[in-house]
Amino acid sequence: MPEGPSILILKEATTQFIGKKVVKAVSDRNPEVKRLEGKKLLDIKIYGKNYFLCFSGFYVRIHLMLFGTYRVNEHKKVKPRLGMQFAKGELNFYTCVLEIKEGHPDDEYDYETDVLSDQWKPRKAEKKVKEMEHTKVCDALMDQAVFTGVGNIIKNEVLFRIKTQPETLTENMSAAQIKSLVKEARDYSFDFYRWKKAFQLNKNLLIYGKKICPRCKETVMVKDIGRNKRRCYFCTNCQHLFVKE
DNA sequence: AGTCATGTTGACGA
DNA sequence: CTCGTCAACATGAC
Repeated sequence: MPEGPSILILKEATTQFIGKKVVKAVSDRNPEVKRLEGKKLLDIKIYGKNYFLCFSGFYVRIHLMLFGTYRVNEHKKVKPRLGMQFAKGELNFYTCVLEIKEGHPDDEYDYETDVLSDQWKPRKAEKKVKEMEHTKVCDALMDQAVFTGVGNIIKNEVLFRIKTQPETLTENMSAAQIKSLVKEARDYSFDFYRWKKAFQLNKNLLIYGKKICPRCKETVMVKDIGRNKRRCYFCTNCQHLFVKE
């Protein structure tokens, strides 16, 4: 379900509940959600793949991880991780990380690292990438402290767009290459968002999950690479492996 | 039916 | 103590 753009879509689907009072709250696991009952939902914020329900003095952090799902104004048969009833409508989250924290997300999260935020600071990301040592570019892109919201699909597509192989070390990339890496991380995330919203993401994928390179028709390389051994799809013909000479 | 996947954390051992 | 590795979580598409 979730890379940053999918969470933005989730946010848009749920802003209808902002300003509404939670009439009833249930959880299959965390009885603390009772605290929401009778409280007004003040705001909804997102940070990368994190989704926040803001109340007075505290907030709920939801992370869908790999298998998380949600339903707006409908529900599944199973008890939700967080289910909220409003006077009109309901909002349910399943198999997600649920955390209730004191304060406000703005005090804890720096939106300047969120590739989809209007506070995104590309210079900051460039600087962080340049400071990395012994880091493959595939790991750099997945670093949530640098490219908050980027996930495995975006990673693969961005690397295809900038014609760079995932195992390229960031220290072997020029300033111009790092600049385009940062630019595409954001630009592609917005493309992802538009396509996903129009249910056209799959047909717009160029390299992720592909067997043949759409550009040169060579066989796509599939390899589990990097610190987290995440799947990389790339074309050794169209994407360059930058190495120190 | 079995495999795999858009993700992250924490335990464990070297 | 730090680093790297791996299990754990848990659902649905193919």
